[in-house]
Amino acid sequence: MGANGGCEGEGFFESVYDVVRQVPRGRVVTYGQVAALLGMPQRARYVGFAMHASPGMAGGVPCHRVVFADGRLAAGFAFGGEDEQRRMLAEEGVAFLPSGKVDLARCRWEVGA
DNA sequence: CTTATGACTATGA
DNA sequence: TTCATAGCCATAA
Repeated sequence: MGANGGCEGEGFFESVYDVVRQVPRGRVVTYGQVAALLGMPQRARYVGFAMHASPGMAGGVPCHRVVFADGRLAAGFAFGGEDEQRRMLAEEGVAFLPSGKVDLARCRWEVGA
């Protein structure tokens, strides 16, 4: 990067992966929360973009633990649909609501927890 | 400068 | 409840 100097862009993605990587099993985080931890509460969209570009579990980034602010999952962009995603989370011990959403009230992970 | 787009979020009908 | 719209900010054309 020397001559380039613009390697900070990668830092953003790396930071996102680093945060998601810290999410323990049976816990989830929202896009906005990850963005807030990075100091950019308004850039939740970029967090999602980072997930899209993330290596996934192969890179140690459990993107399936990243959900919407209402506990919903990304449909059509994740591993095979919300249904498959929901099953994976349930396997990890994540609690779900009757509506099919993640129980953020119980499974929301945060720094220091 | 204006538009368009985006794994988002909040609000209103 | 779901759907639609607006707001958010960065980047590109």
